[in-house]
Amino acid sequence: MIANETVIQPNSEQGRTLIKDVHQLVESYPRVPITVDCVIFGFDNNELKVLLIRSDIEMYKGKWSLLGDFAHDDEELDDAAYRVLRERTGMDDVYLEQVRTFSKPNRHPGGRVFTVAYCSLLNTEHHDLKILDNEIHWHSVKNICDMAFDHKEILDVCYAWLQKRMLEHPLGLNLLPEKFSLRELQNLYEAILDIKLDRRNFRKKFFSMDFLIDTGEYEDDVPHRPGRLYRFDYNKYQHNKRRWTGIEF
Amino acid sequence: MIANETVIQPNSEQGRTLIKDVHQLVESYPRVPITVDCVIFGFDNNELKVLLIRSDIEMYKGKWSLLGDFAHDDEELDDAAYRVLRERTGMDDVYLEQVRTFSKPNRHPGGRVFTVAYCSLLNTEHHDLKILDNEIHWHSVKNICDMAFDHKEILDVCYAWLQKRMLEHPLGLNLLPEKFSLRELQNLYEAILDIKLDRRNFRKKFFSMDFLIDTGEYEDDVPHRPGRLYRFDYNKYQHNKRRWTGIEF
DNA sequence: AGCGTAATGTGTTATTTTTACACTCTGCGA
DNA sequence: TCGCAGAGTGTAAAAATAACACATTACGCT
Repeated sequence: MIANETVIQPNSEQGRTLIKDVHQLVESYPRVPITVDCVIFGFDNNELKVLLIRSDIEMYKGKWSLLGDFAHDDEELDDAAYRVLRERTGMDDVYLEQVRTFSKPNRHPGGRVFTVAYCSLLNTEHHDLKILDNEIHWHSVKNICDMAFDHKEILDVCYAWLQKRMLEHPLGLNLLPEKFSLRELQNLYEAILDIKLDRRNFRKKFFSMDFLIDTGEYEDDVPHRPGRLYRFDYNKYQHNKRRWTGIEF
Repeated sequence: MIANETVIQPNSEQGRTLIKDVHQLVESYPRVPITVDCVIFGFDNNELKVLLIRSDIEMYKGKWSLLGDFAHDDEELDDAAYRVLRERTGMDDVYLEQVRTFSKPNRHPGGRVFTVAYCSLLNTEHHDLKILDNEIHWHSVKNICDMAFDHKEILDVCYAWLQKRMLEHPLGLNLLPEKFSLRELQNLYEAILDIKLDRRNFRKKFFSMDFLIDTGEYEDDVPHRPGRLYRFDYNKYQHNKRRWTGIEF
């Protein structure tokens, strides 16, 4: 850190100046309001959804907004993101990961505000939205425009992040109920990655990864032959480290 | 955003309250000092290096520190990172990418400071370190301990990030001189990923990716048969998009 | 000049992984 | 009981990866 002149103390022993008063040092730094914005993905009706509210900012009237809040005093960013999630959805044992910090000077009309984007994946069946303020709802990820602030950009970055992450980590299982059919799983991958996959090869792939537990149960309420229901085996999942598989780009 | 009570204005038209004064809203947010810390990797002597200085904080006397600075007023984080890079190395046309924001409440002894970590990769041959303040030097990435603040954790995260990113993107070329031999390239990959690779397969792989230009020139100053020198073809590189290659974890 | 050394450069085969592809089975609902 | 819609299954071809050995070239030393 480059020190403010006022806090440099000479230190003859070292032949250079050392900063003694770290509090004074930090006092000399400019401060910035920090928010977290949560991109909360869900999967419903074979579509990837994201949880949005109506902006409560007059100048963004009618536009959609991510769920966010400023970081409280002495609050760690992860905690702030979990708090937003809890306050809005009632859940706190969900997948959550920091994606990126956005800092464009004019991204917030009220002045300079940095925001840290978090991605969260949760199962829309596991809970109802308790609080329905600001028209909170699951919005189809396709065809979203006209968002408040730079939230469209944040959403795009998080969606791209999700697509990439899905290929290296079975994140998607967080979006499904505890028991799921292979068809549901494939639908999920197809929807998020926006591709078509061969059904047989998809099954082979997942079975070979060997972390699906056959529950012995079957789907219900489907107007055709029910599929088997599987469960994710968190234990076995750990054993699947990969070697250098070559560079991919 | 959850609004502070004082800035909520009733809006009967909508049946809910809208925030009119966004500046007042932002004023109500707590503010946090923000720094950037640059993890500047280089490659020299077949070893991955990182640019470090001695901490100028008295309580961290003797410990190593990443290159960082607070974000100036109205400065975007990317710009701050480039500035740090420029001030310390004289270069600004280098690879730089944001990695993650660190926000643990006690990560800075002087109070709450968030830091945004950036990774940078540059060729140690391309420039000398102009300013040699604070014992700035290239430090071998292995065997670093006793760093100031949480800089060891930041370094570890950035190193892991680099290893992962290397597999999906030819980042490594930023660490090499403009013209390089395949042996140098392989040494780079072996050093960063900490693995041994088959020389023939490595060549085959890179040639098949088809973005190495044979300069026709040869190594110099090697005590054995000189290897050919190649150059990276930025144009051809764009054409190598990949399809769904399956999930890897 | 010649020889040892050390790293360059190259091709083939076996193995594994990925892709492509079609028919039977089962349960539901009409 | 018949039609429908999706479940369930295997094989063969193609592609990618892994393993592996020997001739070549320049340097440096004697």
